[in-house]
Amino acid sequence: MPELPEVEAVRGELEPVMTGARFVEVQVRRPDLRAPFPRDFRARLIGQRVDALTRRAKYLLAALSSRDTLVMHLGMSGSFRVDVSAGRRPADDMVDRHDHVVFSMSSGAVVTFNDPRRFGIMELLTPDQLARHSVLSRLGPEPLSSHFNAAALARACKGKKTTLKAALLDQRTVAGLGNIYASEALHVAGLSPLRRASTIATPSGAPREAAVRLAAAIKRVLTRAIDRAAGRGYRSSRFRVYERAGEPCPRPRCGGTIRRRVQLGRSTFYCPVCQR
DNA sequence: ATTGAGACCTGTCGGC
DNA sequence: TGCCGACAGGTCTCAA
Repeated sequence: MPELPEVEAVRGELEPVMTGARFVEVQVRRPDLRAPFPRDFRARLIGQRVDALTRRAKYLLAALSSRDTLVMHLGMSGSFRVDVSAGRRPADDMVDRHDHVVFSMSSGAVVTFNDPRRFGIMELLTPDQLARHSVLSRLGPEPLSSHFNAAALARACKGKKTTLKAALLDQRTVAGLGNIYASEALHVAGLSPLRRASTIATPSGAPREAAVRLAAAIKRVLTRAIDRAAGRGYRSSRFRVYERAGEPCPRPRCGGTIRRRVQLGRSTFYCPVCQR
């Protein structure tokens, strides 16, 4: 389910019931998500207040009054459910077999993490662990921040022998793009996903025109997706090229046909006519 | 250091 | 109906 826009929508739903509230009860129903839970997970959460709920790339970060940070990732199939009138404990018939973690907050809300494939992650980090985190500390810029622009993108792609698609999926290049929005952004920018990443930069790492277009396309695609994801369900809207193999290219007067091919074991959708 | 392949796990969908 | 393979919005590890 979740790339940056969807994770941002989840943040928006959790924020009002979690920020300022304390963990009253924490139930770990299955401790074997992608990374094992720390032994003292429950003890370190109960009684703590959530000072802020933020997002970094596809991670949700709950800053706690203890100075620890609760890090949450939805993986491929993770989601949160918020029950405001559920009382202290959810009724048995409200529990799904993939409900792995249940937070009862002092706001009265019960927040349940559900994840069929269990690719999701929950970890509790000290300030030191957070600062040195092998993934979090190496993430690229937030695509919608001023730190991300054509210059930053070109610098990150300089010398890269991989394809543009692979470079965009690499969270060190830019943080938060996934398989759908990488394809979408490349189509908006008119750039082939098969093109060498290094070709959008000069040898010294300065942005070429393609980098300018790609950076702008990424911002545009994500901004629009956030606006839509905030409203209704994630999958409600369809996309320009994603899952549209065989359909005509949506670019006016292009006339191409959208193609699907596999890169890095994942589907890429693109128009071979207007994406060069 | 970079890169691609395979692994992780469960569910769904289409074809036979 | 049942079985089987392909595929799914993400990382992580490993070997070249």
